[in-house]
Amino acid sequence: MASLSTPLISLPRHPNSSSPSFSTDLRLSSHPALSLIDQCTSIKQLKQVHAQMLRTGALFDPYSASKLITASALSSFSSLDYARQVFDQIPQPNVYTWNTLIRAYASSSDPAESILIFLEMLDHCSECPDKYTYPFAIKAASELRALQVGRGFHGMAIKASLGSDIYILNSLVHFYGSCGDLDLARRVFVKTPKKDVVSWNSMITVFAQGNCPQEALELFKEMEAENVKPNDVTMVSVLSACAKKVDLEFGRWVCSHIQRNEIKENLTLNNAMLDMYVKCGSVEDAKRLFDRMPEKDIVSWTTMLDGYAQLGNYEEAWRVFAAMPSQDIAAWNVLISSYEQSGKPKEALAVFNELQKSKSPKPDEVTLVSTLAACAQLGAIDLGGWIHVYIKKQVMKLNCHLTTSLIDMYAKCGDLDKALEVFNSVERRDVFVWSAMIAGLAMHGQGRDALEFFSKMLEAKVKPNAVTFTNVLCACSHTGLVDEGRTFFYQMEPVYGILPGIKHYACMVDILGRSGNLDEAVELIEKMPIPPTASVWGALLGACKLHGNVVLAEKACSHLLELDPRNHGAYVLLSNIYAETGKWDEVSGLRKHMRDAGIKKEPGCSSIEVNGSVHEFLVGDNSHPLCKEIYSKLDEMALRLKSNGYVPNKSHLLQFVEEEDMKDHALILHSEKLAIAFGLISLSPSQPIQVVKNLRVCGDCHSVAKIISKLYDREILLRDRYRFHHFRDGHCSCNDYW
DNA sequence: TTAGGGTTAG
Repeated sequence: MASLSTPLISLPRHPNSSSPSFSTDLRLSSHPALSLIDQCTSIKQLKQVHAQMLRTGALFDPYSASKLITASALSSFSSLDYARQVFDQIPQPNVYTWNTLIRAYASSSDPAESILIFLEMLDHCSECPDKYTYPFAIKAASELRALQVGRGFHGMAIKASLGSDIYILNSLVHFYGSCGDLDLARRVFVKTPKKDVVSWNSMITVFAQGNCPQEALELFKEMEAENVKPNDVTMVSVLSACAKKVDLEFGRWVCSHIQRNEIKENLTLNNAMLDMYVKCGSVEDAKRLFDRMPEKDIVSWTTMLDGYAQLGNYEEAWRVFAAMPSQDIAAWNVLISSYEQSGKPKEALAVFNELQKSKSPKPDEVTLVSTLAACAQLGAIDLGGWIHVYIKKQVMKLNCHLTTSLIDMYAKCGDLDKALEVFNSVERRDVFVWSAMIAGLAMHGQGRDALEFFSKMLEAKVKPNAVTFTNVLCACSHTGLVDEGRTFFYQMEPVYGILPGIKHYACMVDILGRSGNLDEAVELIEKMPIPPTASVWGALLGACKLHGNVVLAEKACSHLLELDPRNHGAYVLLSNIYAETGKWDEVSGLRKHMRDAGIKKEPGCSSIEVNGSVHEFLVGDNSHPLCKEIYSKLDEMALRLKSNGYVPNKSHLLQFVEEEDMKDHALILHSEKLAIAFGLISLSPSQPIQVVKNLRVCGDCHSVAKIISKLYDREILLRDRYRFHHFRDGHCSCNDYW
């Protein structure tokens, strides 16, 4: 670094360019320094010019000082810390100088600093913020989604008679939109006197990104009607709206419109077109475009990869992955998240392992969110916990996404205390964090606590959304809180402004049906303003099974099968109701129908994680390497159960069994029992046995697990399709209400 | 010498 005592600056020539020689004596005047600033290609060169300017007193000249600030803050080799140091050496910065610093921080990773500098400017600058200052400051507020701060700037701009400056107004449209206040954004837009193309683009973008793609497209048509010529930026947002609306037809029209109107295609626009095709499900269109694109970047490749992965064409997806010039973390994330979201959590974890082995790139928060979701699906708490430690070791900030995923993972893996610990450890809790915690408590049968958290959430002024209410109603359903459930359900729209959706109706039918209020449940279904779906009839059918109501069950089942003719769960439930009530002709009739139609019961499958690896068991499974030991443990269990006076519940035995010859052993061979037996032989007595089952736990297995927990003095945690059962000392946390 | 709007993974 140049020191102030260096008498003459002499820099080496840049090897590959004709960069200027710095062997000029800068003491002669400030002008050569200024022209040299423009030619600097590194921070080192800039520092030398800076040193010289300090010596010549050039920083007293506001124009020269500004040039230096611009180069330090905004050039390709800029460093904000350095820019700030330079700034502090300028005796009297003018508005331009302040603006430059505010601008640089506004688009940096630390936009809050931009706002602090704005406030400093008010105190220390003799001039007021001008028409250039506000767009930068408003941009910083947008980045921070700081609604109140931005509103403050808006008010100040009006007071400074800058209220109709088009640059400021356009920034404000963008700002209100990014804070989620589409209404205010629109109001500013409407009041903008002479809208230019940027005004329209800003408003279209706000709609496209604010989940109002239809409004975005309508505004685009309005823009055309007003004879404002759209440009490439307009088309990017319009394409993004088409993608969100999944409107391939309009998307294709937009692409041809781009060509007809000779809007210059650039990389960003091509990528937006690619994205639209992929989101609208036409990977063929995407491929055709991709092949003719003159320039491709990592976004183009990742979008193609995503296109194949979303369609489940993993062969092609992996081919794209291998062909990409480099695999950045986004590419890995596409694979992990598409596996996770299409119900292939094991494949998701395998990709995560590959990523770990490859050493680079490093997982980012998106990777961890998807991987945690895969762990949650599998109940793989060892890996999930490892990721938690990894986050701490990397000193990654727990943002709300990660917090939500951790809470969800711990809750779904059975460790509610850990989930609560994560919840309590964070300062910021958005609606997703609260909702995940409420869901966690609900699935563990702690309905009253869940409702208490809901109250605390309201106290914390966090607005509940539709998901929150699904979880709250779920809590009521699992704990049998019928009156509370009814109250929340009927408060949703009038008090919280959330229209009950299909999931809320299904939950409510479940609450009412499960508690025996079958008539009220039917009445609710009949009064639904939206057509009931299979899940609503399924909830009613489940309630009928619980209360042995054959007539209503048949009605619910026929509605269900009308909507979803291949719903094996419906057949199994009805068949079991018939079996319990001794209607054997109906049972065999149903089974024949299933056989003829080729509908198979989803096989029960239980998994258990031991020492970080997941073991899976099907009914009567004998494929496990420790099969012999598992079966001798099962025999021992059966003996001990028998000597304790346990009699298997015959009605479960008579229920739906896929293979006839398995009937005799079916009960003792249920997958959850195999998994428990394996847990007993492979885990130490202090470790809880944690089993995840893909279907609802069978009644006999539920009773057996209770007794085993007492006989063997073991804690058993069983997660079924709907909730958790904690077995301890002969009792279950669900209090047999499930 | 300064300004506003755009594409990828949850």
